[in-house]
Amino acid sequence: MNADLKFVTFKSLVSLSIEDLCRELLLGNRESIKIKKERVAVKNLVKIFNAALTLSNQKGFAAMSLRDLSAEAGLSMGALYTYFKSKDELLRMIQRQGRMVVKRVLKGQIDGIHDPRIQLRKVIRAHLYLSEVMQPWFYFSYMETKNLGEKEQKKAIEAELFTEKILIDIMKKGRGKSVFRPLEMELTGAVMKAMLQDWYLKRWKYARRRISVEKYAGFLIDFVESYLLVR
Amino acid sequence: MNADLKFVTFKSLVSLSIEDLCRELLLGNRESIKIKKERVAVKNLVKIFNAALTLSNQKGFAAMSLRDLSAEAGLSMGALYTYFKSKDELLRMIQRQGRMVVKRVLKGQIDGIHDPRIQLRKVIRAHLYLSEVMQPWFYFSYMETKNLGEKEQKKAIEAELFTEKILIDIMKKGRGKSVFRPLEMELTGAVMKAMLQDWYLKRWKYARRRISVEKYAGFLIDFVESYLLVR
DNA sequence: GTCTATACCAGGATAGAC
DNA sequence: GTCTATCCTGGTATAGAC
Repeated sequence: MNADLKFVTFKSLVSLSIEDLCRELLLGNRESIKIKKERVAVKNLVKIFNAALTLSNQKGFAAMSLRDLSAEAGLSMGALYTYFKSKDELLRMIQRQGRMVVKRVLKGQIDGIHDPRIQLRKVIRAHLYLSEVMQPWFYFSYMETKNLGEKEQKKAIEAELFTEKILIDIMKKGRGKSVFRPLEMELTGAVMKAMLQDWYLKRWKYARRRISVEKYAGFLIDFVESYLLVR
Repeated sequence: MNADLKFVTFKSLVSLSIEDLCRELLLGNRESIKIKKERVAVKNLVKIFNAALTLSNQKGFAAMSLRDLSAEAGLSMGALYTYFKSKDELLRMIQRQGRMVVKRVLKGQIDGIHDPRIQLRKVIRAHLYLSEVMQPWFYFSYMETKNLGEKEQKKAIEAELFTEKILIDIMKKGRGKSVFRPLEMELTGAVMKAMLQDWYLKRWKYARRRISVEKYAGFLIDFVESYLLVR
């Protein structure tokens, strides 16, 4: 069996600098972003993105004024409005872009693996490592879902269920091969998701206790395997 | 061993109607609430309380205007301000009052029980049932913590750690009696808390899947015991 | 105790100069 | 492309009539 994937390895493999992310965002929103030069646009989008996540995660998106944002990002109010046409649109942009990346990375991690036990471990590690790299986005996404419109809220719910479905499919396969015990797959998937989310929702707690992602990942795998595996 | 505590039984035992809760709140805030007649005050506090939780849980406390609140509660703006002296104070009142109730009930549930395995089951059930009865408050409390001032935020964190401490103490005792395996108690406490919280944070999910509190409680107990118990 | 009317300001959004 | 100046809505909060 392979050695466990290290966090640093994962990080270098997926290469999702916030700059890449913003370039992608720019290409996907060419209509609503008025800036022509890619270099300029990406540079400022990075600033806006980071500032928005920082401020929102401190006091909530609704409580963040665009004047705050303009100060934190180092751009004038006027400049901000060349990158999005309303505060709500900014929210949607951030949410959408992140969801795409997450979906892509998670899928990529389990493709081509067939042993359900290894798959499960891979997914847990991938989810945790990814949420470590993109912690501000994950936290933001979780907390600000209810500020989205109805349509976008549905997308967010789908994204949550998508991760759960990956977990459940693995369990089904493992059940078929008799690697896993007969079990409540829906409930198991749900609580696994909850524990994965806790990593980015309660950062203060794990930081205070000096628990690393790798440690948490190892623990979580033990924890769920002690329930899942045939004894 | 006793039969498992039923949700309806729990509900009738703890008797925490929203009215009781508001009366308690009134007595604890006699300075800032200007209304003299208890009956009137309690009646209106209930309306304000419910309206605030409903609206906040839909779109966030910051996004809820006091005009919205006044409409939903059926009181004028002026009337509202006889019950609290700023929007922030309303937030603090709601948070504080709930925390007191939660602490009291959880403590009451494990007093006088000595078998750690039974204690653990009791606490899990009590936490889930309590968060079922007071779901709007629990959700609100979780989501709006970051809108509190520094001092109140600390209190909220203490409250989270208080629940965890109960869990960890039970594990320690169980470890001493060799009922439980040697294990990572801090991490185990943390993820148990996460799974307990998921019940009120993802209500839509469990409602959609028609999973009752009792079912969830039973599952959770199995799940954690399969990790904790000596085989 | 409760309401209406109003003060006052902060917020989102834009026009037009540079 | 970016900034400053400004518009105007809608927010919190209160004064004073009933």
